[in-house]
Amino acid sequence: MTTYDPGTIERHWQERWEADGLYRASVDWSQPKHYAVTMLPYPSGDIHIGHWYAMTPSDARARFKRMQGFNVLFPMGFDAFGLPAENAAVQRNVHPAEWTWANIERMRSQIRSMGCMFDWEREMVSCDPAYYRWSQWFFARFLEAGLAYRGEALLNWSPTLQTVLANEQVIDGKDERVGQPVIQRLMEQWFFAITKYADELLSFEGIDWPEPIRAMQTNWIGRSEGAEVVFRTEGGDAIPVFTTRPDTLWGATFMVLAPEHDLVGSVTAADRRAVVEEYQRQAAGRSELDRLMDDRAKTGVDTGGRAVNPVNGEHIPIWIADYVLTGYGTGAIMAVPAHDGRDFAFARSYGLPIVPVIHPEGEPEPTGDTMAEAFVGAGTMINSGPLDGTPVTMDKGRANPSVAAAIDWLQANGAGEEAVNFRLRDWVISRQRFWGSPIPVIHREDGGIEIVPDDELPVILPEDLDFTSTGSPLARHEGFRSTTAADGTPATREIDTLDTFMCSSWYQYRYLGPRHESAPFDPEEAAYWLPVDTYTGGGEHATMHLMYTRFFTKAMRDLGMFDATAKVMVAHGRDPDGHFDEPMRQLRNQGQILGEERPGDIVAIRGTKDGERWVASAVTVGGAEGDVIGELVRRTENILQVAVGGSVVVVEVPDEAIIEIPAIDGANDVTQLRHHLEVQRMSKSKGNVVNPDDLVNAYGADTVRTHLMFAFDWEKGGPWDSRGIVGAHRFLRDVWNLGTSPAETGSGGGDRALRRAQHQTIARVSGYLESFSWNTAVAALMEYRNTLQSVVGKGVVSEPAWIDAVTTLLLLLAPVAPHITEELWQRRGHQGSIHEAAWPEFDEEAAAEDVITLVLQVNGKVRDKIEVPAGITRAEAEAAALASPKVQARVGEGTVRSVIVVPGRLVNVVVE
RNA sequence: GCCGGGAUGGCGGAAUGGUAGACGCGACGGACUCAAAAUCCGUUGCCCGCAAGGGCGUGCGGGUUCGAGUCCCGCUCCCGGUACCA
Repeated sequence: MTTYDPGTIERHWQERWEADGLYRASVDWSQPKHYAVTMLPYPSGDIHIGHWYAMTPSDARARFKRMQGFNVLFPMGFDAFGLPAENAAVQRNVHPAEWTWANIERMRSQIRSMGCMFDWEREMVSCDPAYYRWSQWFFARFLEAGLAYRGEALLNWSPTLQTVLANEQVIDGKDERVGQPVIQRLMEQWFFAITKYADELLSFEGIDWPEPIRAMQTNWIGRSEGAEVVFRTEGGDAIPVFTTRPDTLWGATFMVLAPEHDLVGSVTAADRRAVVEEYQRQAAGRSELDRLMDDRAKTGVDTGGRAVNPVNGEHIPIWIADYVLTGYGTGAIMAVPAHDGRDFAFARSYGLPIVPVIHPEGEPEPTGDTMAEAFVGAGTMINSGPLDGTPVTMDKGRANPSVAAAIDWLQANGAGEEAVNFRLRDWVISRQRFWGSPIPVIHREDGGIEIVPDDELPVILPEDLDFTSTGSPLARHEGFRSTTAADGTPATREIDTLDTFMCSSWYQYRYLGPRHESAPFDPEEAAYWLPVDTYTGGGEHATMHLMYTRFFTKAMRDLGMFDATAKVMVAHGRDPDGHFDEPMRQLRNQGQILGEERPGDIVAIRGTKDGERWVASAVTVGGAEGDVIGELVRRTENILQVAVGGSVVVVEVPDEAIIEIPAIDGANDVTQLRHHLEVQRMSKSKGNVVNPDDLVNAYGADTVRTHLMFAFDWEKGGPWDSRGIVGAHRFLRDVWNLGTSPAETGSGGGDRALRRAQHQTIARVSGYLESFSWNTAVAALMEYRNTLQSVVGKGVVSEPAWIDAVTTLLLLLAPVAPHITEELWQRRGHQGSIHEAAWPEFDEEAAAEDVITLVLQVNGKVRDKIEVPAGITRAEAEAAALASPKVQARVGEGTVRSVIVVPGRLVNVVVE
């Protein structure tokens, strides 16, 4: 008998599969298809354990589907534009393309070591001109269709660096490079009109997506129903406002405009101008950090202007305040302090009037002076003229009778209209970056904009960029920037590039014809493969990638980009209806693998004893001298629990205590202390990264795959445990030994039981793989391993039964551990690859038990368990239960009131 | 605050309203070994008991049910998302 040597067999089979083209997928209308996609990685340089965790179970599912008889397409690619490549370019003066392609090369071979069935001939790389040509083409089509447009957006602008920064490049209101302040500035940008699809994106009909993702997208879109009401300034300018509570209009005692609102200048009284402009300046300079620090204390200034409330003609003051956002609704609100918490706080701070218009149920009528807080509950309308007496409920929109009545009144009196507002903003797709797809437009001298003609696509990124100075290298590159318009006049190219999320919004289509020349994808391929049947990846993409790709698909559908595909479908007798509304039918998200749990810091504490607890004056990590020395086992706020010997000492750490953590520079605080079992994300700086290559070298890819599928609840993830992996390795070694041991040639007396276990395992594993329940699938296979080990060498099973049982083990394990099963498959004399073999068929009769354990309960508590024939009747089961001495002992003097029989499971005797 | 998810042995985790803790890790005891590793056998939710056996037990408090980890009501805590959203 040979020993299991994963290194050799894995290398051998990966090369062999590659040479045989085992995983090439091609259209075959005679077979059912399964299109599985797992999110493409960013080529950061190294594959980490998270990639394995996401990709290898997805691979197992694709393999399972293939063995079930589906023609499976499972492609892979790279999301290759992005900031890290720019940073590398700036730091090392290498071209981002060079850096990126080198990383891709490296990561490809690492991904290959996983042994996945990726069809590499369909690989797409988003920074390849052959790919981004089509990203540009999509932009052009969207622009023509009015789905792309130019508008203004607030961006993080660094006056020092003269550049726009991404949110992650801004730390504490300052840029990460030189630490100078960053301000919010309105700038011209390219947008995609995703809000046109807001309503359609709220519907998840016909797709199987996880509830958390649906909820996040729904929240993100943020649909709210109400009315748009037009207030007028005393000068006659219209100030439309959106409100979800038009029923409280009679209680509007002032208005608030966003500081950036267009009308601020014209409504401001002469004597208020200086104060107002000062406030506007301050608001523009406020960073994210300031806003958070302020903890929603409301500030604002009176413009001195007044507006007319359209429902009662009252003249009310107009203020500006930064709690009103320019980007939401109309950038102006009517303030109803009696029934809105923010307006209430603002009114109280600045002494503005408060007029209640809802009389709370079962309470005395409130007055503006007596209210302690805004009232937002149910009641009856008051002080509201024609609407007085209308009931107010907690319902939203027209479902609330008071809101419905108010909308009707507004429409009848021409003061406003029913309206729906969304939180979702249009998608800003331009980036002030150079490592992204160029946007295919040119700016004419006369200010006009031209789309680059299709036959000139792609607009290629230049090779000879200078990354060393500040600002955009594309802007400085004359050869790129200067061009001519269609009429020959001088023009400049757009120097912004496309958001990388745009490139990843349509990549699942490029796999369907990666070298197709006349369209972004091949309709012949798309007709067969679309839509994606299963999509797997991280849930962190809920509101970005996963929403953008839905939008993209819907837009493509509406622009007729699937028309040719639909024709091919019809020609093959497939109804295209509903196939282009959503990109992915089924979505599943894996969780995240976190760093391994580690011991807490060893701390030395100086301090004084105050009763049972200590009060620290100094805490030193790794210190050797102090009043209390031990391992930090828990920290809650500033209370430490320190294990000293066998007991736990409680230590309070006041603010003035000195904390010293040698590993962390600068002044330390109590929250930086690391306590026992604390789990953190993996990162190089924390030193808790698990390197999959090391694991593959030590145990083999099959073991890593099996362990990752076994040791976690896949959708939840959790901390890595370096000890547990040996369980998966022992399991595969046992499989190896079973697969290479001589066949049993026993009596056959154990055949029936073995065959039963075999078919029960087939049913379980099939169900678990279908439902992404990897851990229970592997557990079922381990149980089956235990069963096989319990009969091997005992001489109780016949040769055919044994061979059949081992064959089934290999087939069921093949999706999880593809190499070892392939090797054993060949060694055992099978023809062809195990990965092309048919999934074992389940035989219900073979799986049936003939003896079952009947659980006997008395008043719902288990009192006995007896073995009975599986075919036992209800009456027999009842009789057997009542005959049990243990049941009889419990029944005792009592009266049996009823007996509940659950066939095949239990009998519950109910005693008085 | 709002939305979503969760809480089960020392740990990861199993359980269509019907035997709670499958499977694995770890730990403990034993075998093999000069020894260690590896391997094999056994034990392993907690409490009482020499044992037979008994009691308790799925974050907390109620409820529905013959029967609740699972369903309902009310909480607590943890994780994720989001947040002056009018």
